Amino acid sequence: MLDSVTHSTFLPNTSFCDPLMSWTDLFSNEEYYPAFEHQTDADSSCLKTSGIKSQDSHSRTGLQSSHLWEFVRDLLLSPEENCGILEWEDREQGIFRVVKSEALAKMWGQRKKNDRMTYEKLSRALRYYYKTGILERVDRRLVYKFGKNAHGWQEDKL
DNA sequence: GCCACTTTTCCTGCTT
DNA sequence: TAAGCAGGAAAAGTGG
Repeated sequence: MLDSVTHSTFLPNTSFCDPLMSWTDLFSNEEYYPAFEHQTDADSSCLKTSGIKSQDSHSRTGLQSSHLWEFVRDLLLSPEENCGILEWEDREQGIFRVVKSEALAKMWGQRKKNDRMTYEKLSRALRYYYKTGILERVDRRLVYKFGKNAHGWQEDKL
């Protein structure tokens, strides 16, 4: 697995030179993301903003191949954009909580252009990370912890 | 085309 | 009862 953090993440000034439709266009297109109509105004604007900013922080590879845990990590590192969908429980230990599970799933579904994404499926994908050490199990509902193989979430290692 | 890897989908059973 | 979690199984998508 390539280290997408090293190569492409946290480069806020990175230009997005791609012939594909921009995220700004993408998220302002109601036909493209009809799921937004079910969001509250606050959540909807948050999701749109997060989508744009999230893309800004990734290279083009992020659009198609960014990993779920990196998406979650980036959301956690941008609290002003996740609108309370995720929040840190213990920043130093990498423990975080999913506050708005449906909104998180919807956001991930938008990233992957999959409007059938649910938190049930998203959480299944997150559980696979236990095997690889990217996430560690926390015996509390909606609470996860970054594992030894996760990187880029620690403040002093950004 | 094959392979490895990641993610999605569906499922059952259990816990909160 | 609903929501969430655990994990098996199979399949799809992607990149090398």
